[in-house]
Amino acid sequence: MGRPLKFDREAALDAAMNAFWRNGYEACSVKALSEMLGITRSSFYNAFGDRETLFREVLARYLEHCPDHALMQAGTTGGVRALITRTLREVCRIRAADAESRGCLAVNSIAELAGTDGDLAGFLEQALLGSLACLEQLLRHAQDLGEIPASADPRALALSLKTLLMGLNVLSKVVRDEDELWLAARTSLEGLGLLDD
Amino acid sequence: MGRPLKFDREAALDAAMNAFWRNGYEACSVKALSEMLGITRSSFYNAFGDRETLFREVLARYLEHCPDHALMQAGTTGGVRALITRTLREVCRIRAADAESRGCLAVNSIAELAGTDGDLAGFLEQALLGSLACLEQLLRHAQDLGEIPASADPRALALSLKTLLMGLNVLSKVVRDEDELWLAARTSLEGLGLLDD
DNA sequence: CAGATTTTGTCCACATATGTACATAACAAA
DNA sequence: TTTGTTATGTACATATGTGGACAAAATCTG
Repeated sequence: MGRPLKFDREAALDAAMNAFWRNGYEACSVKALSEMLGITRSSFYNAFGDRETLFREVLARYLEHCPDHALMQAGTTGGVRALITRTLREVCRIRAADAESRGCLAVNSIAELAGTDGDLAGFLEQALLGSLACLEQLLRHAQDLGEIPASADPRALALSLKTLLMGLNVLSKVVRDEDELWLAARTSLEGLGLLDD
Repeated sequence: MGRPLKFDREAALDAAMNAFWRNGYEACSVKALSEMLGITRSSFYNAFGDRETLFREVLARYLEHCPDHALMQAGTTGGVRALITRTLREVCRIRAADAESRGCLAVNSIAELAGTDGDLAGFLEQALLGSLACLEQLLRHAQDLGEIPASADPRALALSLKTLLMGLNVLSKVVRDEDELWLAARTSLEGLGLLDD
């Protein structure tokens, strides 16, 4: 009940996501976002609370569609190394295919905001630590399956893999060739014993 | 000749560097920087041209003191792998010791600005590509010295090492423990065959 | 001291930015 | 149609932000 929204909320979230992704969090003012969405600031505050709340919603949305999201899900059909290899391959493909060189919204946001005193900083940091724990769990599972040696350190591998993922996403903003991105990823994965060839 | 500057230009550059480092480029307005430096905007424009010009100056200054700067210099005493290992070790130490979790100014700036249409984007991208070429050269040198196998691909290793460095700098904004950072770095380096133990 | 040079402070004009207040508009249900 | 509910547009108050204009101040040189 009540007066219906004049605009499509889902489409607005996507538009806001693209804006944050392209320009970063601080560079997107409420005024700019509102104009981009074709609504007044009044409607913006009404619909989304404030900029930070919107950003959290947008980020949660992004993480669902992020290419490395597959690594964070519990169920794994097929081997873990195959999953990792496939996912990294996909990251390279998607980042190189992005004509706007936006990289990864989550990584960009951490680089921009982590270490700040705002609330968003803690939120982003927790997200990273969470994904790190997921990776460690995944690698422990791979160890149980005998895919990686029992002597390996899952924590060390998780840290290395996360570092690789983040580095690759930053690199992709400048190195625009998919083959070169994959060369970086493949070489690193192989060194870690996580490549499935 | 002419009226002398009221403030210490070197100290001002350092202060500006810290501001950009902590808060990012866009978050530092000329007004904020001027107040931080204790001068009027008028003096700011007079002394530094504009914000972008100042930032370039600050970035050049930063790159000189950056922990991984050692990898970009031509002359190498001792082995290349030893240099790489020592440098990465130092990156972990310095990033963990930074109470403000600022990470690396150059990496932060690339994450924030690369892909943008501004002039700074191209500047930062060229800096990254330049350091990539330096690394490739260094690794080629290591190959000549027989430190790494002749079968290795210097380009692939350079891409991987740069990815590692950037990923590590991002990671360090959230993972604050030096031992964990080094665990990530050491594991990756070892996999690449670049660790000197 | 007079003239040249450079910095500095102040003022202006205008745009952006945030968040709130409130009347009005649009819809659903009784 | 009346009532309840939510969205919208306008206005307000206040702060921040950019960049230029210009006179006054501080120094060096002749």
